[in-house]
Amino acid sequence: MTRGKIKLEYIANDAERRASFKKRKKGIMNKMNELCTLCDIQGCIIIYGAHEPQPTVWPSPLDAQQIISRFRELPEMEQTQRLFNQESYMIQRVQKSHKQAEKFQRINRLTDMEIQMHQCMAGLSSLQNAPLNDITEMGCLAEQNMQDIMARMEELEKNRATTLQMGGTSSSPPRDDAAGPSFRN
Amino acid sequence: MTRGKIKLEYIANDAERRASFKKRKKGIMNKMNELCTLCDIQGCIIIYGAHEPQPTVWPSPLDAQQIISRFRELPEMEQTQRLFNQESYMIQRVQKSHKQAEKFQRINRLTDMEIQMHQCMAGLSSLQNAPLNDITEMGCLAEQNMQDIMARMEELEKNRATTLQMGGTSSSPPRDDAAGPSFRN
DNA sequence: GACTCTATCTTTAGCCA
DNA sequence: CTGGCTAAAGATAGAGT
Repeated sequence: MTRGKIKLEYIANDAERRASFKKRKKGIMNKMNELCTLCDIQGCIIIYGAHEPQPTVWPSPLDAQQIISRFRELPEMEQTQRLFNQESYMIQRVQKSHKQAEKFQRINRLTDMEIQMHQCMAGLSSLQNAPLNDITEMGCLAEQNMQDIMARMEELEKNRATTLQMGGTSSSPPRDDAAGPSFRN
Repeated sequence: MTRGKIKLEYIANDAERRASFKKRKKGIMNKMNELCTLCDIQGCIIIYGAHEPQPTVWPSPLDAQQIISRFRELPEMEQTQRLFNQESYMIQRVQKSHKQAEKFQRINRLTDMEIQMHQCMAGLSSLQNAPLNDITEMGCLAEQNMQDIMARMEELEKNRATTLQMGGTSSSPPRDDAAGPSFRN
């Protein structure tokens, strides 16, 4: 009958909804494939069907992971802003963690380390997604940050050792930059 | 002219490609919106435009994060498999990199570091997405890996210093496990 | 470039085997 | 359910502004 048009609202009928879902999911995946082929861009789709145990993922779970990593570690221009936000979030988390932390000093070190990792990954995010040929250039750009981060790593490691020995005197004065090395714009 | 149909291949013309990208991105987002409305399912899209600093995300970066978390918390078997694949990919990349690497030793160190970061992040991924209350448990689970990774970090750092001084004798014998600590299943 | 305007192609609701 | 069909609705390539 009225073939083609439907109202944009939840399809109550179960069979009908399933059928529509299947067709449209296929349609979207196809569109995404076209988009990525035509424009050579990165993108991914994750769709959880109502009764499907596993999500449908495009282009593949593995590739999606990569793209998601990039998403989580945040792109360039606004990276400073967003990094800052993410740092704030992480710092908040650490502080919160420290509140209940007398019991969990080892956990706190893990969380600190987590921040270092985040910063490092953010600095490397461009590297990750770059073709190998571009690594040369980007590596040079990143190396400065790398050294900063390695320095911080050493410091953290020292603190770790010191704390474990419970004899910490003053081997490594804390930097005023509490968030660790930041990526300046 | 032939309005409407095109070949499914990369659009060389820049302006044309940009225009197409914009239209199609909008189209996909709309489709996804319809799908989720009609069938009441969860899904997300992340699209990185070639020249756009920020990805376009549906339904929103925040919601996407949640869906991604769910994606990352897939059943153990799958996750292990996936993790393993990602490691393989990274290892391949490093080997490739080393082939053309006499010139780029410093770059290679960066790439090695990249793997450490990846593995560390992978090991911590559950931590990242877990509510604070869960950190205790997961921290304990992760700590074993953490120590492995820290050891590798130290080793890498030693190598770095040694190489920079150009006086490397044999301070740290390389491990036969070239990929560093792996996450066993 | 970005927007608008169609002709044309693609998707898909509804139906049926 | 799975797959095919067809016509209406929707998406969009190309051209004009």
